[in-house]
Amino acid sequence: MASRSTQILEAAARVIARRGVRGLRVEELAEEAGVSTGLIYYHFKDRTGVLRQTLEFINDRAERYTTAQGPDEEPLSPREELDQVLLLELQDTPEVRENSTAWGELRASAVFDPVLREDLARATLAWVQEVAALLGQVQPLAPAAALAAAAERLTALLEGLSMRWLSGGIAIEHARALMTEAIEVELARLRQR
Amino acid sequence: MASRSTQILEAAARVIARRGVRGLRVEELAEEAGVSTGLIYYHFKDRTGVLRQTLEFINDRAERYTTAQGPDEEPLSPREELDQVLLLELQDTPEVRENSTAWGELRASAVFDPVLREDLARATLAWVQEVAALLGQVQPLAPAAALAAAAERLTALLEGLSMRWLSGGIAIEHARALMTEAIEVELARLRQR
DNA sequence: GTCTATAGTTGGATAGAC
DNA sequence: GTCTATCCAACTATAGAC
Repeated sequence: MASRSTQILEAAARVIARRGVRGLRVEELAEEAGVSTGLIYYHFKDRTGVLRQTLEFINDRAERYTTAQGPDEEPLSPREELDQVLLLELQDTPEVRENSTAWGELRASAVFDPVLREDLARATLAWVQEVAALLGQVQPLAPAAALAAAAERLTALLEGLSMRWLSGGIAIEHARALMTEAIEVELARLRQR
Repeated sequence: MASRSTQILEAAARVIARRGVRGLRVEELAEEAGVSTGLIYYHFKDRTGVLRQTLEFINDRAERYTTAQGPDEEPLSPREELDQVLLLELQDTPEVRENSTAWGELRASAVFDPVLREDLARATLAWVQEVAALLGQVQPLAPAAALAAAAERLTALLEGLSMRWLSGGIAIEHARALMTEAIEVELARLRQR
């Protein structure tokens, strides 16, 4: 089932989480994947090719765990779903850590790499709109512009908190607490107007 | 006045803004500073040493332009000062761009480089405390814990917005508007309790 | 203090056997 | 498809002259 390519990409995600995009060495990747360096160049054009495909791989995976919903579970309320979407990225599990790290690396790299900007902007926009829609379900009377602004702040805050967590500045529980309160603060604001 | 070390650090800030921490090559730095690579190793222990001192340099410089106050200007109100501190980092001037870019890079690098973490954590803490103190001056009745949490959110949000701006996701004016509103939202929250 | 020249390493990439 | 062996470029860092 898990093809060789997939196996290498999974390993790449782990190595990136450990060393960063720039710290990914083909040799270390080979070892992590349990294959030779030669095989990596057989399956991918070059190191950059591995990187690009890994970021794609990671993005697909994030979509899966954010949206995941067991078949016979209660459907979530909009408020619960909102918490889900914003708090699921702040969990200390290997998969989330890998994804968040890679996302942060992608964001940071995009500052210097125009090629990455486009993909990133598109993904960010979709994410902001998703959060804005959820906010709108919780506070249906709030104007669209206010919802959009709140969504942008909440997602940007999440990125900021995520980086602080990953760079060892704050504990994960603390990051979660700050995020939870931010949601409340923004919702209170939307309610008020 | 500007010593050789300072000259190199200024060049380092420019190179980092252009190529990122990951892209900083000692040789390119030497060229940018108009000196030889050998001289860099004379003034700094190694590449990481340059990076660390650049972080410090950037931090000092940010403090200067954040705190800058002409000799015969009206002293700022706490609220104005708060806006200053949080909005000055969102300006499209070469100096601020350099600082913000370098800060983002250092934050991203710290995820993988334990050496940078300590410095970064210290600088972040000082910054958060400064903002918390200003918030306390605006809302003297708010409990210390609430002030600290608000300060952490505002500074983390600033980092998030700054990255989006630098990576081309949003326009600078929009980032500023979002930040301004965030300050209001947090102050409203502190007032309420 | 500063430069030039170069040593020493790391790591991406390829060739060729199996 | 996969591995082993190896080449070669890119970089960091040092030695030694001035």
